[in-house]
Amino acid sequence: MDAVLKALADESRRKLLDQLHKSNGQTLGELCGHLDMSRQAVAKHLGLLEIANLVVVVWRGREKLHYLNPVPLQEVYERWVAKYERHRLQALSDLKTGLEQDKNITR
Amino acid sequence: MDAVLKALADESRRKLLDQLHKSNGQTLGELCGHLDMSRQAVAKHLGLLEIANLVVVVWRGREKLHYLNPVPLQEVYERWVAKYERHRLQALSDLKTGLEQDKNITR
DNA sequence: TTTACATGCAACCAATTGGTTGCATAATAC
DNA sequence: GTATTATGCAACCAATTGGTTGCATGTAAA
Repeated sequence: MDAVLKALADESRRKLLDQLHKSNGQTLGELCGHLDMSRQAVAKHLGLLEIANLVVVVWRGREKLHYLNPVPLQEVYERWVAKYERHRLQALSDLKTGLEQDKNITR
Repeated sequence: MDAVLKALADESRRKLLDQLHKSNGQTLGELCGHLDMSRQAVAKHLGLLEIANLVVVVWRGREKLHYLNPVPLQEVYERWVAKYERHRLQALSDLKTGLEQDKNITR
């Protein structure tokens, strides 16, 4: 989970995910074409995405094909969106109460 | 969006969010109690959460109350989960096809 | 009206991160 | 078989990050 959120924290890695979203199964070379940095830099980013299990690779001869794996995103959703969404209205209510208390005191 | 994902990338900041989820509207001093670091370090983390708009603050006298704002999480969901979820089965299918192609070639 | 409390600001430091370059290896094309 | 292509590995570097400490400021309590 930590690896997934850290992987998503970088703009270049998010671009790579979007690139694979547009066209799944691209090689390292193809993915390099979309980013303005060296092949090795792109490979490092892809390495982090692999560690986070957001990207799965398949070797075809000397080519490394990269595929999206959206499952970890689903886990992020459950842990960091759904859980908080359930209490969404409550949170806004808490804030409102806080504001009102503030008003009473500073009056 | 970038600020939100970067804010979520750090374990300490995620702990702070969970802490506020348990008990909304805590002061800086209270939040410090849960993390093993200096008050200033916690304040910095909260500053990033504020910039990401995940936390909203209300001043009550000399105390700074911190409230959760789950809205940015919802935006993360729409941009980075729902969008990918829609093509989830397709992505798995792409991967399977890739594996089969690989098999045919290496055979 | 002192004293204590809650917080902010800023300088500094070590570790991590995002990038580079150079060289090595394995698969395909000629 | 030789050249070319696709990738990996490792050392290195600058910028960012996560943390510290010291001091300043404003609010509340004695």
